[in-house]
Amino acid sequence: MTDQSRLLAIGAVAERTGLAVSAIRFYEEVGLVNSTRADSGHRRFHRSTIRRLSFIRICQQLGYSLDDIREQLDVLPDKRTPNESDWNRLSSGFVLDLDQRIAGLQLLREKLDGCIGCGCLSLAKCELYNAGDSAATLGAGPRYLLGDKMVTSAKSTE
Amino acid sequence: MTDQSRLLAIGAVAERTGLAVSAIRFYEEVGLVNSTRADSGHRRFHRSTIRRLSFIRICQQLGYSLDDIREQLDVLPDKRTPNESDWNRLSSGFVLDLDQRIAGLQLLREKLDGCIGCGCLSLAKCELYNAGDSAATLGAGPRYLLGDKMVTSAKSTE
DNA sequence: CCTTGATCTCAAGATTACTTGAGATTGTAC
DNA sequence: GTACAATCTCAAGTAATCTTGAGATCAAGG
Repeated sequence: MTDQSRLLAIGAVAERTGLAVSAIRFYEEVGLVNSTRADSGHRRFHRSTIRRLSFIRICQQLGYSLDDIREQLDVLPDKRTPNESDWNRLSSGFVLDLDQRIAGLQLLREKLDGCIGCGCLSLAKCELYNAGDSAATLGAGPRYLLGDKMVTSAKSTE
Repeated sequence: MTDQSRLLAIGAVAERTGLAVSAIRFYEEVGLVNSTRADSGHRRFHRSTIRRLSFIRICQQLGYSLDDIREQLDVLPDKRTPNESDWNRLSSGFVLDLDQRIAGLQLLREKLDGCIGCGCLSLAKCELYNAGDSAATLGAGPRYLLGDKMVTSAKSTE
């Protein structure tokens, strides 16, 4: 067994990740992280959970839903502690996605610049509108953002 | 008065913007657009509403909340139809904001690349985490995204 | 031992952004 | 003039992401 004394209480995890205790409980409930229990019934988290939660926070700031993130995290091994190459596999997909986003924003910026230059008044018909047109509505609730889904590193371009 | 026959019914606006009729009603309710009424009680929208709604859609895809967007749109004149330079003022702030986002993503990308290279295992303490750390929680509900607020073109850097 | 803080569970509330449904009215094409 | 589509209002529902509250238990210091 792993050294028990190195396991963390939920408050410690909250402090190290900057998340609220309630948020961490919620993330466990929806299966984004897991914990063991002490005899008292208190949750005990493995230290690698901090890394996992940090990843979640970054992804969220990029606009991914928790479902998207869970999908990504599912490539990490369940039984053993994720190692360097596990995390690197995740990160590569991440970089691909970032590149797409950057390219998308740059395109939008150019279009917008063009629009300012030409002063066109029919935004609805101009290129700018069409540039942002692809990622339309995806059901109810808060809308998704730039780009619909995260790029999975394993998936080829088809 | 402006030519009445050029006013649009809500269905026509929906068709031209790709928004649902219910969404347009909702946007009116929360003060993002406004309409006059025909004798029948049916809404009539000015054609410039299409442009306004297009702007809203683009902003949403960039992750702005409707509150953010309303704030931005408030710089447009209420009484007269927004003209070229009105829209250009809006667009300039937009471009500034896009530039910030692009820079932020590029920074994140570099950090991430560095992380892959160094294979560091303490994500919570590494630069990557701190890079995405600024835009933390802002109350309840769905989280905000890259960058907290839209850049207003009028506002100077202070 | 006693107090104080951390933790537990479970239910309910909050926020954003809409959609859906019911029941009524209007507009239009044949 | 009679369908049938479009529109109206108003209330309620949905989805994602958490937070808050109540009431109980656990842990650690004095």
